[in-house]
Amino acid sequence: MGARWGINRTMAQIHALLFVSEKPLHAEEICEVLGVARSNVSTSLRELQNWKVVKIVHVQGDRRDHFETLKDVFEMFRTIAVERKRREMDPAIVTLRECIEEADPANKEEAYAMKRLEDLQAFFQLNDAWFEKMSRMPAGRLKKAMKLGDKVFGLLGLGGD
Amino acid sequence: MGARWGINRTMAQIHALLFVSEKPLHAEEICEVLGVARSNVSTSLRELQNWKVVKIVHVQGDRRDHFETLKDVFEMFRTIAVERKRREMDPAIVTLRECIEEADPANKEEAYAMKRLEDLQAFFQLNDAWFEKMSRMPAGRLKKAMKLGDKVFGLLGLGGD
DNA sequence: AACCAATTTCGTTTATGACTGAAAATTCGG
DNA sequence: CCGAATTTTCAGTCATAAACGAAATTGGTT
Repeated sequence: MGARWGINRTMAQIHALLFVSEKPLHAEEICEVLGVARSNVSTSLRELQNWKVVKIVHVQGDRRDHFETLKDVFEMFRTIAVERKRREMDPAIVTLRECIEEADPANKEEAYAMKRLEDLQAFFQLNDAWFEKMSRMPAGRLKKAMKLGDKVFGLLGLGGD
Repeated sequence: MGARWGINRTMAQIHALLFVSEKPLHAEEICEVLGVARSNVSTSLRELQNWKVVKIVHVQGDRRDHFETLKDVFEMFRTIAVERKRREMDPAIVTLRECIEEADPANKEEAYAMKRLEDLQAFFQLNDAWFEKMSRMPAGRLKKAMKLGDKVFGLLGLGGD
């Protein structure tokens, strides 16, 4: 799955390995298991730490850094979602605003394009608000809300179409 | 933004161009505006049609195919979400099931890994159910629900954490 | 301070996938 | 059924990003 997203193979493999591993692993172990270069592991681990899904752990009586992932699936996806939003949505929103500001409303074609971009912007802003609330919700509550699925939809359905 | 996702530059450019264009365009026009090869435009247009975000339109007295996008932003994102789920999530779910079936519960390490995979599977299934409901909801109602944002969250918040 | 294990950096190689342009196929008017 | 216009296919080229491995760096130990 990782490969389909912006994430490269090694990163995805390391993340998966740590996810299913009971104890934290050090870089050398990861190399052996996955058969990739030591340096590649090093780079990927750092990147996974930037994504905040991998943490360093120190093991008593071992100088080497050991690594582990978030084990809670909800937390994991939430973390990834927050990070993706920050990297992908936020810059897009800025660019979108710039485009709208640049457009000349006197020019007929541009006026139309501007309208489309404003629609897009409105959608993004709505989403932004939702996302903000969702990501602040404690994982436990979110989990419950999802499990209640049908009831929530019942409520949402009330307003007619 | 497109580039960050699994979508290549040309496809993203064409889609964006059609999105801000008031009238449907034919392939030749797209070539000129974007400065890419005719064949590239052809391929990308077909791919966009596979994604169901671009449609062929016939213009009176012109043999050439003309193209336009979904103009409603909600519909557009919904369509993309459905398609992404089909291409990315569904196969992942199948693979996940296979992995779980293959695991040997007698082996201690594998038993642990299996537990992690089952967690993941449970999460996917929950998501699946939500997504199913969300994507069936008419766009108008979805839009309203999103605009009601705070009230919906009020309701969701009731259950304690 | 000098050594050694562990880690990171960086220039190069390799792999992947986007893009091109010529040739083939299709479509439709006459 | 021919021929012009249009679209698609495909083999080759090019661009980008991943992966490697040697060399440099770091950090802790004696």
